[in-house]
Amino acid sequence: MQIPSHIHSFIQHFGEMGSRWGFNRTVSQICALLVISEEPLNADQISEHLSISRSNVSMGIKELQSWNLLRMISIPGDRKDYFTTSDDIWELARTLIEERRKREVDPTLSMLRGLLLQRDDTQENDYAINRMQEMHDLIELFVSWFTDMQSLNSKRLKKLMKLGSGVNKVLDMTDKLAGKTS
Amino acid sequence: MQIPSHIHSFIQHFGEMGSRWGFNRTVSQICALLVISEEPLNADQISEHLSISRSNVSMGIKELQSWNLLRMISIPGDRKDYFTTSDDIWELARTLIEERRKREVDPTLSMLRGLLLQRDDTQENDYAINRMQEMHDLIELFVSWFTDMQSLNSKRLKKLMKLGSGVNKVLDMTDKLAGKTS
DNA sequence: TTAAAATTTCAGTAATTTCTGAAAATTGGA
DNA sequence: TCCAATTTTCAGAAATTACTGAAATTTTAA
Repeated sequence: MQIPSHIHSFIQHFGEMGSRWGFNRTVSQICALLVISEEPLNADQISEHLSISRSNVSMGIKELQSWNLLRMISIPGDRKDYFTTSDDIWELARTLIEERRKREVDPTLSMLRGLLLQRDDTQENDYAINRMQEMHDLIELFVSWFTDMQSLNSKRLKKLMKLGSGVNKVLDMTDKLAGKTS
Repeated sequence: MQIPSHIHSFIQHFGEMGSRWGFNRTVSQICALLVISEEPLNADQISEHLSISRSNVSMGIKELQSWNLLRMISIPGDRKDYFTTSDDIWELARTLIEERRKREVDPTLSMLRGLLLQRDDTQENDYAINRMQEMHDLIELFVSWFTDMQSLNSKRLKKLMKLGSGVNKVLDMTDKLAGKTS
């Protein structure tokens, strides 16, 4: 199977960036390959395309499944499992952000909540405790906002993002209408 | 120097999470320590607090500086350098997001742009190329939106995030006012 | 129920990343 | 300028993470 050079570069880049995104090289490459493949691929095909062992593909698929990034497909008359990703890039992005939140943010929020609950009276004006409270509140705000945004459909979200800081003007407007409800 | 248990847990947690945030353990711990220390610390103090070698502290500081996360402070009559982070958690979060964008997103945007520019006529209806174009457009939208948000001050941003998907209603309103300018 | 096909697991190895101590380089006061 | 204090660099060691092949397990068609 011939791999066009642009596809090769694309997969190569994912391999190099993978570690910055919380994946290892082969997991990122498997993901990249499935994203730009029109047809679903089976494990042997992935193994061959990327020149990695069959068992490594197996582990990579398991990892990507734990990120909810794969669709498994059965082809009638073929016992092999075929894999692909969502063909909606926005859906992929949402999933990625949501899973990264679970892994990178939620544990820290819990930790902070726990430490803040344990606090005793002698710590009321403790600088460190105040810092933790600020951090907790900021992260909680981020998380609830992201969750809220997840509820919008792709079209709406796209519109909102295109508006960008133009939203600022809208806030001014609502302020005036409401008569500074702050 | 006695370290209260809540501070110890906090630093410990950062150490464990560090690798998910693109840092190594000690870099994350140095950052955590400086965030919850009221007074700036010098390299020897950091080394002692975290039980890591002086040279490791040096490398960690260099790394954090490359992330624009540190302030260096001179204390008159003391030749040592003292370090601290911004005391504004929002500023820290902005910096972190901006630097992660530079490292995790910008290179991919460039790569995609490059591949798409090279495309020739035979690839017009290439599935992979279309996928790359979609991905490019999505990332570009994200990046320009983030950049736009960075221009808002913390207070405004906080307000906007609290509004959350309530913004949706505002969009409906502006739609009506503008007479569907889509 | 059987057995071939397909997948997963896992122990050992390979590769990568992180950390240290020693040495080199830099800094700043006298 | 000198020199002691401080910081940085870097080669090698330690620790961690990723990968492979062989064996075990699971699946499914007959």
